[in-house]
Amino acid sequence: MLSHTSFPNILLFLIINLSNHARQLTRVMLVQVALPVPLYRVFDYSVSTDASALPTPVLPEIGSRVEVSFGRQTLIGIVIAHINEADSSVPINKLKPINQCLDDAPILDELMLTLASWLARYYHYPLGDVLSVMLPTLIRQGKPLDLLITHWRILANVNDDDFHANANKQKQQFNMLKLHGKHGASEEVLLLEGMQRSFLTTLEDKGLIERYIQPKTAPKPVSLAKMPLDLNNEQKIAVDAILEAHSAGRYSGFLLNGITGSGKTEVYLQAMQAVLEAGQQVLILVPEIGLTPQTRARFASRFAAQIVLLHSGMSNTYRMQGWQDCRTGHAQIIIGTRSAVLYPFANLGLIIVDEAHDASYKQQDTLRYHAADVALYRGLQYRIPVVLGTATPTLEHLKLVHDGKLIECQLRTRAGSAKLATMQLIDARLQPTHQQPQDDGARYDTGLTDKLIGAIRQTLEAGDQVLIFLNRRGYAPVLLCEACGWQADCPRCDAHLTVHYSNQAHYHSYLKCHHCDWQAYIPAVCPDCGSQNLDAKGMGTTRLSENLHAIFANPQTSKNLYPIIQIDRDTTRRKDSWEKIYQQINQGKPAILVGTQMVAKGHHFPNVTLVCLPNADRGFLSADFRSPEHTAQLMIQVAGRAGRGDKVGHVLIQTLQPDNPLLLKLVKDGYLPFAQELLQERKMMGLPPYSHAALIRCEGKTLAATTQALKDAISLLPAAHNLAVLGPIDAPMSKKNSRYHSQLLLLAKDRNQLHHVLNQWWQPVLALPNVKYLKLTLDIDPVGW
DNA sequence: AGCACGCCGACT
DNA sequence: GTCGGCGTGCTC
Repeated sequence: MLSHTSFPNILLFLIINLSNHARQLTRVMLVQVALPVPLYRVFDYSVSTDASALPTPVLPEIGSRVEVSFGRQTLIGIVIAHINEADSSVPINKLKPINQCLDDAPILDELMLTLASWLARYYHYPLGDVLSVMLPTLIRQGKPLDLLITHWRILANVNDDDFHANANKQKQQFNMLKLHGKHGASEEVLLLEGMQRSFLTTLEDKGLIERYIQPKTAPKPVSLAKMPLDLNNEQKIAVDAILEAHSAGRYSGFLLNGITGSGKTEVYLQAMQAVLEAGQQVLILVPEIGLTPQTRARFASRFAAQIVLLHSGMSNTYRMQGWQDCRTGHAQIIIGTRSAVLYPFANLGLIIVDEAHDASYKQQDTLRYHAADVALYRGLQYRIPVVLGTATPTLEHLKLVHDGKLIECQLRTRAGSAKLATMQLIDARLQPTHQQPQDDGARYDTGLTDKLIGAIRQTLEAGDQVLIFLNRRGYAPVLLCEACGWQADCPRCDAHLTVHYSNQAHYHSYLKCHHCDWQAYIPAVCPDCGSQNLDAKGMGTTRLSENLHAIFANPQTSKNLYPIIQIDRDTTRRKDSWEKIYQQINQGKPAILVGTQMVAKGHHFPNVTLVCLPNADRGFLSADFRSPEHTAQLMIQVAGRAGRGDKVGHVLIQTLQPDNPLLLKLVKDGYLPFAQELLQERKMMGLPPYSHAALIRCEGKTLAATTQALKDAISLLPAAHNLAVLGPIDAPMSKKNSRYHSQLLLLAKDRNQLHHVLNQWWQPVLALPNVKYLKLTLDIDPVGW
């Protein structure tokens, strides 16, 4: 490569002009454009030869945006190739000229275009649609790249006297800005600090502050804000391995398998440090759980660096800004959810996928990519290390370790003095579940064995907190008529309505479908037989919380001895409610936390020493062969909440199947041996990851139509396809929102063979006559079916 | 996916 | 006589 230093400017100028000249001589005046339409093809356009339109027709660069007329509409597409007239499948007189070129330099480099075409091929998705998914909305809409960033600063001669005596909020906001000195700060930074846009404009109107535009300057080299911690031996091995690959400029995939609290973050931080010091960017992927601000704080306290956050719920402008910052290299640390793996990077040096087992890394609606898989692909592209960190690796990732495609680094010891939590089963068949007397003398089942209640009481009395994990929100999952067996079902889905019911306020009671937004009043009598004997069956978090209130109330005053804190989507929906709950928990006073899977992910509860799973083992019974894996991951993640710091944690699993060999394996030997056993099972059955899956889903107005369409699809399969074809079968919960779903699973021993079949089969399937009344989707490497 | 064209039913 | 239903066909 030519460098600017080794050539005088005039020579460089000549070289550039010569190459432009050469391009014109070769008469490459056609461009191939990918357009945002669901068509598996690209379209050729000519570049305007109308000399009056422009001084010289400029050929849009590969990777830049062009506006073209397409049919009767005007679209923005990406130039993916320059071609000769002879290479076009369309006669020259049928070609339209491009309307205009929107960029004078590529917005996507060669690696990004390669990524796009790999995604299109691997996930069998139209290239134009892939590019749409990859680009932020504003870029897709053709907005210019050099977006102006608003900065705010105080005006020089303003002081506190300029405010009304009671304009406290204005004064406070003004002082926040004042802290940034005479250059102020960007609006982005100010809003993050809690500044409100309305106050900025108010203060501007009053002539107290002003906005201005500051061109972005190259970021300063990253420096340490805090000293690194000492690493233990296992951590050191991991960091060294990652950095060895990094300094060799080599791709390497790592599975960083560390139990909760084993110091994965410190491994990330120290690997990052070397990469950042080498002037490269680090991408950190996190699950979609609203934890990005906490994650940011963790990295910001270690590094003085430009950190960019990318998550859902950011405005289009922020998103575009972040995209640009990644592309230009202005961003040094990028923390983002799934879609961040599709961003362009100027100088990427390391990718970290935190909680790599998390299902939110798989996109479910459009282009169904898996962010961890894409991360590995990009690592290969950029020749950089990729670290998948988790306490509960997926079977897919363990298989990659077996095959030598991922390097496993284990962290077996908890940092500091912390001990690993103990796990114990409670046989709910022998232990009578606790009967709570009611006002009328009847007794009802609390869903908790006396043994479990005893352990909870003991923990609370020792001054610690208890976490009870119950993966069902609401009061009860079913409303049943004891007389005739009628159950309250959703009219739109194959699902029971959940009872939402409150002892405190009966008028808040209602039935609700958790799969669509259907709601109904609780009937006074059974709609089938008229019986008044309607009963809520089963246990949801609300009911369990109420039961706990009753169990742990002071018998004299019937007041609560301990706060019982319910943590689920219903109680944390409002904007700051989770923040408030979290603060209450962090006061550290004895309390019982009742939570759904929300509590399994990321949050730290340092004072919890007992974790109870009253019926988390149901997943081991499920028909879905992936259920044990997911259930175990969830159980281990929840268990990881117990006993941080210097307190020993206990995990009690209440089960009706204490002899279940898988459950026993998990409890006795831990997650990894359990997972190895599952892996053996999969191997014997020829199921993923020992085969490669494609799932075809069909959605329509009737099951007959969706099933028939899949049968038609099967008949189109090439003769010697050599795949295992499972189905068509009714999808789990085949009726959802009044739409019916069938599915077909294709399994191949060999990945290439699967793609080979799909390449010739999928497009004819989409062209089947009945398919236009249906929605067909193809999911490569599906999860959760 | 859009967005046309196109050919049949209920309205001023 | 037209307005408008959505079937079907194409987009460089």
